Amino acid sequence: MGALTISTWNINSVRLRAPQVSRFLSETKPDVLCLQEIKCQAAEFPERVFTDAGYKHSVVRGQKGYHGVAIISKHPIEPVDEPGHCRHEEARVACAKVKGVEIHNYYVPAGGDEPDIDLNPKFAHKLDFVERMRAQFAKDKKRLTKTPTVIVGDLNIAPYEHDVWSHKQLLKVVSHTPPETEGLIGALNAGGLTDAMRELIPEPEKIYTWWSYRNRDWRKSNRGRRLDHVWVSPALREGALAGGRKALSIREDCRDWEKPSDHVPVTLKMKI
DNA sequence: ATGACGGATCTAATCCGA
Repeated sequence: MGALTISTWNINSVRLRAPQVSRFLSETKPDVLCLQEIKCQAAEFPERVFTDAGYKHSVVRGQKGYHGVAIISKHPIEPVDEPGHCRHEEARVACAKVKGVEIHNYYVPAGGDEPDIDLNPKFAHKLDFVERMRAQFAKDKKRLTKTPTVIVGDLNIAPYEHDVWSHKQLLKVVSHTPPETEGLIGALNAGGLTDAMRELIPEPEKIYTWWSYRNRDWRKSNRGRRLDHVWVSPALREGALAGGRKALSIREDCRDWEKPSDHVPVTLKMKI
């Protein structure tokens, strides 16, 4: 019986925050780190930062300026037969297989300001993306049941009441509107997946992974949202929950580091 | 919803985040 520790972090520019990533890796030592918003092309990805830290394997899906995801691993990455959705939008999904576990790293579109598909094409794109996730998970359900799979990343939706600082005040705010939250839960259920963070920390306890830069004192105002997720397939459920709550870490302290990302890293140690 | 930040890019002013 082995273990796999996986971290997910929206880093908001991997080049700018290389020192923070190095510090996190040396402190937490996950087997795998999934990054979102690397904000660079694959050719500009700071590979040395990771190889120097002992992470010699990577999958990078980048583009110029914004978005972009990467998977960094201590252990060799086996090729994955990527689900169709992974090929759909290059800088939003990266897939890898490490120690027999499939890892799908997502960066779901933010969706703009206005939660109206007729007025805001970004919101329409977001809902469409989530619907494609649902269709893909439904199609892959058998495979997800057999193959240990973890789906992580910045899903840019806080699905449950206690995933936001004020359910009532955020119902019309992009990230917590009913079409988004219902769509995301629909995708989770379509694959028979488990929301590991919520399983380990049930409602009504608040969970946040993101705090806006716009609040002068993020900790004092504490207007957070849970936008970052760790989902596991049926084949991995038992192992993902085996360590209990202490196997899950949400590093709020990283929000106070110098030049912080607005998201904090989430780490889960799983039995495999 | 509030408050008015922060990163990248055609290094200025605009797009993007959410």
